[in-house]
Amino acid sequence: MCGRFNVVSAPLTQFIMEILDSDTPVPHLSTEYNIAPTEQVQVVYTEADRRCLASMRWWLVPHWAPEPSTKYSMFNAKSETLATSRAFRDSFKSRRCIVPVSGYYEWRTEQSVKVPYYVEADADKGLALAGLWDRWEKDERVVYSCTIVTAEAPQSMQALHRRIPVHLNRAEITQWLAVETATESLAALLAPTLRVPLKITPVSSYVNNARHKDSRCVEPTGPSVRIALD
DNA sequence: CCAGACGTTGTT
DNA sequence: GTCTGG
DNA sequence: CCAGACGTTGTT
DNA sequence: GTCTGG
Repeated sequence: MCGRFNVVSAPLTQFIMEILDSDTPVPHLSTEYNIAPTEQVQVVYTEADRRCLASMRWWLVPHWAPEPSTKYSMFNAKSETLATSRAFRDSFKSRRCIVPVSGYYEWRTEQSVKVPYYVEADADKGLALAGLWDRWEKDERVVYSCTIVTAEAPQSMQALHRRIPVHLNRAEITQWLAVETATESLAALLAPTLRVPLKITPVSSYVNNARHKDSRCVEPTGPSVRIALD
């Protein structure tokens, strides 16, 4: 799954520029080493046929929710049920987005101890994670929020975790963000195939505490492993 | 009909 | 055990 | 995702 | 808002 990630300003800003329209102003991004669910995150979405960057709350609040709440686990969305889930299907049809990250963390239980790993792109400045967004409004309050789509891990990543966020390559970003793309044709993007080469590094359990926000979160504790395309 | 859910992962 | 906060 | 709280009354 | 369960 994906419950914690990272934004390192300079390289990620470059990555975001590459996936935004060329005439869109340079976004300002601050470096965040340990972003947790319910925090504000930067999201690329389509508005009036243009790719925009906006700040959204990482925990989807459906437009019909009586109040923003964390009663239900809404920071990830299972790819298998996006089309039928009452909470996600409207967003799946017309409000897909990209959550650009420098890398994300996964925990693996080893001898009953949870060990964090940092996952990043092996040949790029960032990762484009598939997401959904929604807009909630009541009285004077407006909340834009998002969730990250998860899928079964490809064979090459099963050793790390059974489920991972959906990584999109450049062509897939275009498909995912296009409002006119029929959801049926997105099945290939949600399949358990690795289409972005990755580098995985064990890191300090310092990252476990979501209050720890400095670079010690990505301090390696062992050698990296590279994972090639399927 | 009304009331209540609407979600994810992992684990024993 | 389960919910809230980050 | 993980960590940490989970409670009440009255007071400096 | 919309579906499921009773």
